[in-house]
Amino acid sequence: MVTIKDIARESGYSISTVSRVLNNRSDVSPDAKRKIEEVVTRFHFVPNNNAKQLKQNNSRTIGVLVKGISNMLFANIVEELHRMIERTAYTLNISYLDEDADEVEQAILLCRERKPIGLLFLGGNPEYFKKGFAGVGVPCVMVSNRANELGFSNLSSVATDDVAAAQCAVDALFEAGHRKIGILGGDPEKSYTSLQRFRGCERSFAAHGAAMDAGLCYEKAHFSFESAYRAMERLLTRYDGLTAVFAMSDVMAIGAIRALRDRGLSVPEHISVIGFDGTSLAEYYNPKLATIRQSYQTLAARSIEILFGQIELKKEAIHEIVPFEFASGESIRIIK
Amino acid sequence: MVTIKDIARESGYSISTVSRVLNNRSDVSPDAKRKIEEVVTRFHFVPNNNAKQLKQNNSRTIGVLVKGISNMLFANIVEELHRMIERTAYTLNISYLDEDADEVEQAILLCRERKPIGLLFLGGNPEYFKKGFAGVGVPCVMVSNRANELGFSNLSSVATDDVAAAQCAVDALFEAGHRKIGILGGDPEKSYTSLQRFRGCERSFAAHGAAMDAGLCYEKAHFSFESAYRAMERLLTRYDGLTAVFAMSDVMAIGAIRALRDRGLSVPEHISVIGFDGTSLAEYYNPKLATIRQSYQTLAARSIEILFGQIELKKEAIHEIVPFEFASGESIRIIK
DNA sequence: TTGTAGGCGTTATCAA
DNA sequence: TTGATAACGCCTACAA
Repeated sequence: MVTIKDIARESGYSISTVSRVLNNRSDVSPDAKRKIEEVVTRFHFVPNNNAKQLKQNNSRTIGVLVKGISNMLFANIVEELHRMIERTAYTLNISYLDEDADEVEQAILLCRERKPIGLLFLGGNPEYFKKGFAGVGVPCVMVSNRANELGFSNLSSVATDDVAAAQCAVDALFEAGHRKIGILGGDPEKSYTSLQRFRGCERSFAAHGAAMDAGLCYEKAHFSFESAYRAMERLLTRYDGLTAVFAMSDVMAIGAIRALRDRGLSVPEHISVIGFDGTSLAEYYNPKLATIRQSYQTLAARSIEILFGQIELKKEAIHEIVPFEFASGESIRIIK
Repeated sequence: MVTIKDIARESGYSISTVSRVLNNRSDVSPDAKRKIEEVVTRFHFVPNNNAKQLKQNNSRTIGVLVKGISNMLFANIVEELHRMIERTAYTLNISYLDEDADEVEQAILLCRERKPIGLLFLGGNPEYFKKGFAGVGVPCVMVSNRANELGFSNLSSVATDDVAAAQCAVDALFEAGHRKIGILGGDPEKSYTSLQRFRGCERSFAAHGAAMDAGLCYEKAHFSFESAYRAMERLLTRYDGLTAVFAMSDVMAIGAIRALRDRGLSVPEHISVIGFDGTSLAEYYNPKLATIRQSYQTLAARSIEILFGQIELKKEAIHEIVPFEFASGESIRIIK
């Protein structure tokens, strides 16, 4: 392995001068710079990151904690983050967590082990934050969840207004004439996102003078095809006369639609379905899925910008709401 | 920041003894072990990875180079790798590359910067390997491509027989009575996988006494919804009387189906479609997509096993073929 | 069973 | 503008 020492020896300069060239500092003669650079390329020398980071005690790494491995929106955001970060000096360190895992505990571990300069939470449970976030020292951004009420000075957030967005989704069903509406979502006690969307549903029901009996209409599932498939089956057995379903993610909606079709029910002829997230999947699905479109590009871009703002410009934590959009699709039938 | 020194001071033992406990070595008295562990947990001490890796000059990191960010099969494999690795002492370092990027060049960079103990290539172009792989010193596994002909002693492979699998896919179309068959795939000059599947198509055509005019029936696309959508449009304009399409990935197939539907053509009534990969997407799509199922679990599991075999057991490079399966779906119509 | 000391590859301080 | 040299936190002979 070729080290800075070899470059020093080969170029006739000292280690320090080589180090200066490598970090392009100004106090080096053009001559030295040229010569050293020549040797560096000739030897294909690349600095040892471990040594560098050990010395500087910072890592140019941004930790990303992703809750829920089948979450397409998160997958899209991660892709986008990759794209944005790849031509910079930073690296992403991505950890995938179970939907119900304690992301704050993981974050603390990650910080000690990898010394990231900042953290991005894709999904997160405020309960865990209240309990343990004080132990996280670096700037963080919670993506797709609001964190303003938590009041941590190093925790920003970029989120969709889940209450309003879910309400908008269910409104669309009511407005199409549906009254017997089922809901597929995460466990509101464990997933804050699900809780918020649940509240949005309640508001929509109330606004349309309907009673929302969660025991009847709400079915818990994980954010995956399979889990939603099974949840839809349970809902179907239980809820007589059901005409429409709101699924709290596109992946869930698609799992549900397959369950319906397997029972001989088609969408939207027999049952209308609306999803959530607005991933490209929704657009390419058959029928084109009605959904709430969150802009993953905006979510990704803003979260990085805010994080860098906190890290480099020492800005304060901010809490941003990213607008959502209703995408009509073809999966809702207007009845009556 | 709490270091091993603090633990030593606090516990009354020396740094080495603490280090021994941390690496649970046997030559420590139970007493020391107990005491030191108590201090470790009390101080929430976690070793500094940079220092550790600098010293050991190995990183317990497995580098993963993923070619093509929209490739669902790769996404599934990556998920699976995560799942398998998370409870071990190893970490994954994943880099996403463009479909046409030089993965070997990236691999060399990655090795110098991160010192992975091994590398997994998800997709790869043999040309790049011939050119530069000699510069990669660590054990590697090429996943989903054969690498036996390359003859590198540190390069294994786990792959589907792409020629046979593609042939099987096109055979299914011929056997359903189709003769005017279009093909959507990557650029055979840049993507080895695409080239192999292209050859499989040729064989199928030949076996059914049909001439395969690539200029007419083959349309290039990237492995994404959008790109396949546009490719399908081009194919449709050019190929009169087309009745079936083989797409070299499920994502492509779905992009194509949307393009067909947007032109008022339905699947399989007007045009039959078969995909490739057998991701869960295919199963949940409407219509359920006929496809070639590659077992991403097997691919992931075997690639890790083989890699560890090479790393820890110093085994030789091996080249494995993982069986594929035809999944019939609902997207092929039998004509005549 | 435990401790001492040297070194991993780099950066940074200080002196030349 | 350059060069010695001391850290960074950890592991590991080797010695006790």
